[in-house]
Amino acid sequence: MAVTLKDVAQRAGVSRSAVSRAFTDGASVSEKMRKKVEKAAAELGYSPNALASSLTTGRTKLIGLVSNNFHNPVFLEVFDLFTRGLQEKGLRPLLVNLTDETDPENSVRMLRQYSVDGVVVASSTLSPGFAEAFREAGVPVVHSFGRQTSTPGVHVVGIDNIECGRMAARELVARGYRSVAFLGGPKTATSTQDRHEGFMAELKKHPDIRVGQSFASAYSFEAGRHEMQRLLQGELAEGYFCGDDVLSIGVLSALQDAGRKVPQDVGIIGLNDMEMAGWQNINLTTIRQPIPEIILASLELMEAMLSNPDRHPEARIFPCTIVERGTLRPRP
Amino acid sequence: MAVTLKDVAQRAGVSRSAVSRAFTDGASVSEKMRKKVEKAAAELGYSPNALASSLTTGRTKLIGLVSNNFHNPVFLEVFDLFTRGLQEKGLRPLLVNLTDETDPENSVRMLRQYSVDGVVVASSTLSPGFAEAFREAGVPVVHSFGRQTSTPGVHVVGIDNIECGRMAARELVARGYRSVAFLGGPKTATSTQDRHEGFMAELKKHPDIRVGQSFASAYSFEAGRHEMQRLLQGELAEGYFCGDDVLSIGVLSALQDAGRKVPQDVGIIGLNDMEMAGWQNINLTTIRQPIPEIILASLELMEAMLSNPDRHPEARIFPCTIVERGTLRPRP
DNA sequence: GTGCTGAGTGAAATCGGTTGCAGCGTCATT
DNA sequence: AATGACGCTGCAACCGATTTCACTCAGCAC
Repeated sequence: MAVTLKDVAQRAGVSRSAVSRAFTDGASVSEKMRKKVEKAAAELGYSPNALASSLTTGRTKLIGLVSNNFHNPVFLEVFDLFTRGLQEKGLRPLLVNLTDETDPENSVRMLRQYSVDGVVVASSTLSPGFAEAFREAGVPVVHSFGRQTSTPGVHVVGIDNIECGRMAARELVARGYRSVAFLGGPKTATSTQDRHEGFMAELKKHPDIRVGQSFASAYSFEAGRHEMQRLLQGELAEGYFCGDDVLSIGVLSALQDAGRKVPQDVGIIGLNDMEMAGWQNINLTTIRQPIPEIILASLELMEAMLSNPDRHPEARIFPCTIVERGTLRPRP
Repeated sequence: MAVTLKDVAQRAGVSRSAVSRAFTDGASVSEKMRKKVEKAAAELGYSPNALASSLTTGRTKLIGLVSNNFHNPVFLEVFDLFTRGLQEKGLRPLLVNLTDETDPENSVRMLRQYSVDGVVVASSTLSPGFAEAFREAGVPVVHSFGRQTSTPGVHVVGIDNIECGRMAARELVARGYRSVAFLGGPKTATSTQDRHEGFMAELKKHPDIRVGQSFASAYSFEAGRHEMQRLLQGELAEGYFCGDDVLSIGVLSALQDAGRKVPQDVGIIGLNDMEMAGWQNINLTTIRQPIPEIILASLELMEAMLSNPDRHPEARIFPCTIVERGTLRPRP
């Protein structure tokens, strides 16, 4: 069915090696030969089998793109940027949707079976151990949106979540909120843990301010909405730092339903600055996570590892900034 | 580096064929042999190279997942369902992000180079010709969210967009709107064309009702918002059927900014019923497109084609229903 | 004319598997 | 005891490419 190297060689009346060389640039072929081969190939509609060649070259140009965030709209932006970036570099994303049911072990094995050249783990909720499993399996890996450590086992690109927690706390304090709370994502997520830690640490400096905490079950609209509905049964804080933007939007929705005015009755600050945060009917004040930069850096590191797999792991941490919109009251 | 069939064979003291057979079920191997091989394999940490085996078997279990909708949040749901569904069937999604710059020809060739077993085209904005290019290349293909035709060249799964247009028109009329308009997505999208056609056809029955039309540049928040801002400079219709939900949300945002009340001043009905449409701060009345069913059917057809590539192409069209929320005034 | 260089080519081995075929031992049947 | 059937195994060819190596042949210097 499919036309192969051999067919082209026969048609052109040359050896198979010649055809192979004509299709790999940098190979030693005369211009005449190349033309001849290209002609035959065009006539037959030949294009080389990437998988067969990967057998000998050891490269597939396949990159595993692993994530478990298929309910947070910000990840559509993430996937868009990753896939486009990979494609531009001639790499192909093999997408893995890591659900609660799927065994992480399994996906490691699966991706090895397909001999991916590398793996990008795009998630702020996975344990560092997951990404490291790939490294142990000898697969270059970059953990995007991962937790920074001073001695990373794998490449990590992301933000300083602890500092973001502090930042949110400082902002709430500066705006005169006297009782504040952290409304985080799932407790198991490293991003939640770190944001929480930073938030609390900063507020230690202000013993006069009341501080609360609670956690939603996921980084999702529903989880945020549900958690705020629960909180509404008791006494609310004046200002909330929410785990991320989509959580914030869920929270806003619950507040709106309950007739609470934002920012008059309750202040909200999110994190991410996803596209939707700027939509005028949401208009969320938030901490901007520089997603395009993070992804660019991740791809850069990935490419670097492909040429030098023994590269020493590093952490690239990007600064975040506050984007002021309409869900926090103005500074006094 | 990697441990191969040969290594396992040596370690177990058997032939390479024996090892291969031990790993393919249905093969003729004794229980004793299988145990022996499995033991050796476990000791060495062997797992078979899927790509090498694909060379002889002709199957890669790779499925191209092609889309150009990376700015419409509903597609995160779509990707989630597709990837999970494929994974459950033991298939791997090779994701292709079709941007304006990428040459469609190119992605066809690329996916052939990786010998994908099949391709799912998930888009309502691509021309039918695109999906057909795969069929011509001998690759099983399903076009999800594609245009239905009575004699489809490829499998198509989706909705009857013409009927949806009629449905929206009927609904607006029934609610007493006297001047209505279609605010579509990009004109080049078949879904836009069909929804437009149905909408107009139905309104032909009501010559007393004023009807307008305009088109946004994309199915995205910004495009919807921008188009409504433009319309706001003239006289608005009373009721709009918007190309899809995300467009509707952009429209709502522009209306809100302009101080127009929905549904009092202007009525909006969308299409899709994406998760966000139900968020309380959006609360969009819309036509529900049964996305999970469409994806399930797409996967089912794909699987069917894998076992029988010559299967006659069919169109599976699902009915849509109106989901009433808060952006249309009540029936009189 | 000889020797050397270097570019271009093809034969053959190789990558990691699968599979048709032949050979083997075992067992039941006659 | 001979026969046949059957289950299991290994050999070797093959899938579609790449790459090493040896070889040829110009071109050039001497």
